[in-house]
Amino acid sequence: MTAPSFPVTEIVASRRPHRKDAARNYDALLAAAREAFAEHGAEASLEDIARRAGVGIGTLYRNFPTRRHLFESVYADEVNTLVRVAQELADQEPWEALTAWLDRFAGYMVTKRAVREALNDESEIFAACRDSMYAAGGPLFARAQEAGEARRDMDFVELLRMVAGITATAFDDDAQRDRVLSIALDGVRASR
Amino acid sequence: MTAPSFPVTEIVASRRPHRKDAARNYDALLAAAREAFAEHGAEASLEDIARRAGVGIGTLYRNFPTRRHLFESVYADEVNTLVRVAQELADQEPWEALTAWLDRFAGYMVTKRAVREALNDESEIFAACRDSMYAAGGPLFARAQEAGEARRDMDFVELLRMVAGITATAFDDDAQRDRVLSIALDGVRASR
DNA sequence: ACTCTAGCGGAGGCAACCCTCCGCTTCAAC
DNA sequence: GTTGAAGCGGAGGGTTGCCTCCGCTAGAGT
Repeated sequence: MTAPSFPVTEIVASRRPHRKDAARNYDALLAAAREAFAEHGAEASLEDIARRAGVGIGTLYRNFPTRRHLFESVYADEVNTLVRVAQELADQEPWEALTAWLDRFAGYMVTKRAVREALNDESEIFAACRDSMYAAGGPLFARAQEAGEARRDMDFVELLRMVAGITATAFDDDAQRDRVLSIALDGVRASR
Repeated sequence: MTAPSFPVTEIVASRRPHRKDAARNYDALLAAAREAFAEHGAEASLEDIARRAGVGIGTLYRNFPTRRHLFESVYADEVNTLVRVAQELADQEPWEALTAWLDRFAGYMVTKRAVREALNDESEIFAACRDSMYAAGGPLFARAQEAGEARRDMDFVELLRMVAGITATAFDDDAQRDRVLSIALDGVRASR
């Protein structure tokens, strides 16, 4: 397997400040935001996020001038991780690599509830994230298709939307969610 | 008592008033609410709903004392329709009947975005709706399983959640949504 | 240690929404 | 037609969230 070392272009939606206390606050805000977005979707209250992070509302606005900036930062973080994971999976078997990546996609996208909207959003950062994600996962899917493992009458965008939709749904537990996801993925396998 | 028609127990979440003007307002509110819930999810603004219906906010509250009453009424309406549809499909082929019903489920549930939560809600009306829906669609699924068309290692609740999840996602158009849905349903087919 | 500036918190003005309450309107029964 | 009650609309008080602004704090460079 040729390990394709194409450059990892990190997407950055806002700059982490230099000063120590400021950097700490920045991180706390991102973590709090991730949590809040996961819980309440993209409409989560900004004041609540500041409260969770233990900082004033002013600090939130200084780091992230708009709700969109904040959300994009959380989202970009997760996309960057997924890009990295895709590279690590490059030497696995085609179908296993694809499902493993989709699993990470499903599990890591903490902003679940909001991702569905983000997948269709038109802003610059979101577009960059989308491209980045397609560039990362798309080849895994193409490889599975070429190996005759995945059906050809489906494109990668559709696959991601399918997984995102199922993942965003409430299940009794993770095991149930995984079972349903794997059933749906059975439909993605090429029929021989 | 002639055999064929078993009783359709209609679920009623709130009473339609007798007076003519009042009944008109009631209907307008339900229609506006269906629209607003479809657009903004279960958190849609009640004042906006009253505005859309062209009635005062007071009228909304008189008919539906709480947000939940209103949402339940819209939801119950749709469930009742799905129950009726299931009965009409009773004489189709097993797999076709099942997919046709799921299609209606996917398409008719205008409250899409909110259904996922409703499927897990514990309130009395929601529980009744859930039971009603399982009673309607469950047999279709069981029949498909017995005919060897649907896999047996899945239950009806999981199937509904899968469909609801995919349906709630944003797609480019209905055709794309249907394609993805049918791919996922391929995974539900029994492997021979 | 000193300074000076980046960074901080939160008060406060504004808007949206929730829900109640009550004086006015309109239906329908007689 | 009359009339009583059911129904109506929306003002208004409370709450929550958005975002700005500014006097204070504390880190970083010297």
